[in-house]
Amino acid sequence: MAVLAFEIATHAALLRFRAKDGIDSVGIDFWNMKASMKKPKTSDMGSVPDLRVEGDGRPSANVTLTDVARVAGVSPITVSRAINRPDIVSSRTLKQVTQAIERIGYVPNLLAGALRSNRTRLVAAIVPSIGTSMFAEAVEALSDRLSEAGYEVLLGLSGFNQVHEDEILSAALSRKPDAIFLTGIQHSAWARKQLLAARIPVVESWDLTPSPIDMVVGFSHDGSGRAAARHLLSKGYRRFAVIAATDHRALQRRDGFLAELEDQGTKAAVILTHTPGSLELGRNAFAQLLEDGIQPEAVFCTSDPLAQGVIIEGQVRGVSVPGDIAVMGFGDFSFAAHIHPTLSTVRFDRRQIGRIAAEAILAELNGMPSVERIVDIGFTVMEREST
Amino acid sequence: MAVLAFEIATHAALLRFRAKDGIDSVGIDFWNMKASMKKPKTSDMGSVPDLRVEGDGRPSANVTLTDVARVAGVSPITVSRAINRPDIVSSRTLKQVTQAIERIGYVPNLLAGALRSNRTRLVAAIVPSIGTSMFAEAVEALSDRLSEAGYEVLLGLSGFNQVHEDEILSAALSRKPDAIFLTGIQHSAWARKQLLAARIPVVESWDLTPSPIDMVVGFSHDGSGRAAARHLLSKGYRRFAVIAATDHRALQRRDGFLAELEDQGTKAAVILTHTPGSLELGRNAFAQLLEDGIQPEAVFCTSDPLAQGVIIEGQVRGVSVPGDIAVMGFGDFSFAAHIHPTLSTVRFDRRQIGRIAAEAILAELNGMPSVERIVDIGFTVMEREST
DNA sequence: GAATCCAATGATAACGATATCATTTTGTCG
DNA sequence: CGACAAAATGATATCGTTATCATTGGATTC
Repeated sequence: MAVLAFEIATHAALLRFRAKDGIDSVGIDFWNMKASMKKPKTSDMGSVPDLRVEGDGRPSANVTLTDVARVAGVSPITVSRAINRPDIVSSRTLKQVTQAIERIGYVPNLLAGALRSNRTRLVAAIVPSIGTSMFAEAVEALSDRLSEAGYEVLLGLSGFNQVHEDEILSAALSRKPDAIFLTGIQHSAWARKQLLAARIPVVESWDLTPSPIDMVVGFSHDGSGRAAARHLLSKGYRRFAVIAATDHRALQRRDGFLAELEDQGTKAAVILTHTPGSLELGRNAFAQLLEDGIQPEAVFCTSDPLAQGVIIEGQVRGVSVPGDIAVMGFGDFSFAAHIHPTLSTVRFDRRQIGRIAAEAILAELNGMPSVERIVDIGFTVMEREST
Repeated sequence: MAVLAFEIATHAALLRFRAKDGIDSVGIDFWNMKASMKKPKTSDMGSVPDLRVEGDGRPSANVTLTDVARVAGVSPITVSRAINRPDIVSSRTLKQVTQAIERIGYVPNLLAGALRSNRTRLVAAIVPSIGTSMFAEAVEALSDRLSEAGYEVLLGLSGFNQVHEDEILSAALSRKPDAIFLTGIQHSAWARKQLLAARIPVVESWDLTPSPIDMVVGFSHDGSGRAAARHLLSKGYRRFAVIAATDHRALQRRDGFLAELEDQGTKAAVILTHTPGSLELGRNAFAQLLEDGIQPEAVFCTSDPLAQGVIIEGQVRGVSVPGDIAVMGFGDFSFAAHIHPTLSTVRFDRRQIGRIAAEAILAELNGMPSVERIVDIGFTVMEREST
């Protein structure tokens, strides 16, 4: 915990500086500040020396840490310390530096510091998309936790496309992130090689594997498909259909579902649609199912929006849920518990994936790697009205 | 366009290198490549000097551009050119460099380049949240376009909280992004000052203002609220209610709606709920409305999820839409056209906000700033079954 | 064949911070 | 009060690139 406290010092300190403005200026050697600068004629406080005032004509050079040092009358390294480790600087010096920063409007250049220290405080998050809450919530949780600790998230969107993932990864690695968050466990050989060569914490997510590149946080899609099947079987349904998106994980859920049925000597009609699953696609798929003359007692959809589509298409066609047909979704999206009928689904905690990934990354970066390289966040079947 | 082509050279070039592997090997020294990998007996060109082979025990130092230069037998600056401006390097040199990069597994350090060149190829995007598709889609469109041009997105989540926005902004600016994408037009005085001082393109979004910090891409929330009111009035409804989230923009839509009604001599009951609006909150709000004995003919919700909640709560309570009550949403979320009844709403193109912002940023960074500092993307009333 | 130009390459310094080691100041204790 | 440890500060070198200016060599021109 002590370590974490230090982590946030950089930004926190600067923000504090801002807050303090005007307050608590306890008579510090203002004369001193400019004395070193040029000719200290009038010895009143604070005639800003050679300050490139914003708004002047010329393209004002950047205000650097060295400028702050000059104004504060200390060495650059002391300014660096005042910003990053305020606890090891005398309070008098800290005050001078603080005021100097405020006065000349210094904004630290993390680029330079990162180059020298080899720590960027940047974590790359590569996900297929954030257009649906599926991955977005995990990224949000990741970002929230990391930003508390003074890290930022570099966002990479791969669009469910492995070639693109490699490109995004390449771009991300060039920025030397301190860690990487990835979606899925299927990565190109090239990607794996690059990730290993980068020698940084890597968290794969959403899925499980006995051999992660580094760490993995996820759950079993095969298992959740099976659990869905068991739930429906236990409710007495015997004729099944599956509406599945075509991404890797949705197909795994479908396969798990089918495998469990097969273990019980049953089968299911399968309709494939696109990724990401949506209400519209669910409606279309269900319509097709009905028009194909398939009359299942229960439909398992690889995501909640698809299931919602089935329910709505049913409403429109006079097929009642669960009266005529049971519907089960996956994901426990925020609407699932509140639509009508409420949707039975398989719940897993998207935000937890991001949170745990963040914690694992932070732990690793603080030199206290967690023992768990493989974290199974599990899932729960949520029985609701639709089944 | 030519300029843009250059922009993507960095990553594109590297990826091409990889793609070429094995294929289209135009009589290049393959033997050479692996010969030198281990025992460099033969003194043919490029016997790799002091190469830290990945996988050795010691914490291998980074492979730098200088290492590539040594292996390729050229100067570092030539390697830099081969990567960034392959067109101005001889094809022979390019090939050598390409192979050297491939051979020693060089990953460029954008940090160092950015520090020197003062161009990070980073764009910070600061939005309240990506948990709902509202902002996520805009960010996605922004990221997609920017990544085509060789830029990456630094994600900042402010959580609908201005203090937090300042912190996030501070952190983002320290990374010296080449441009910034912001949500909304309300920013603290400190934020405005910092943004101006940064002297980079700034795009505010989702809203309009005659005096943007730099550029603004959005539409009128007051106007869309008014348009919703006009639509409902034109359909003959006369008793209204509004269910509104409490963020700034939702309240503006509410106010626009009420103002238009007032112009027509009408009023509306208002129920406030939370931000972001959700199906659940919509249900609750509508339930409260009914329990309060309010019996409007039409309800305007400041977002589609709220409206969907109203429809569902209606279903459950036997209040039919639009038979007993008309419902209008806002945003034209992807489900709006596909629920039952289909949802009348005010449509605006979230992705277009991101796209236009990206184009504006790229234009500005390429020294060809667009004349338009204020882009109104407009909105459209979508009349569907629910009204 | 000399003059000229352009394409290709190189040498050097610099971007702005921090790691490392060195030094000065302050505080403590007998 | 002097000795010594601890706290505070400083000097210097360096991270890995690219900006800038300089140089080379071959092609083009008349």
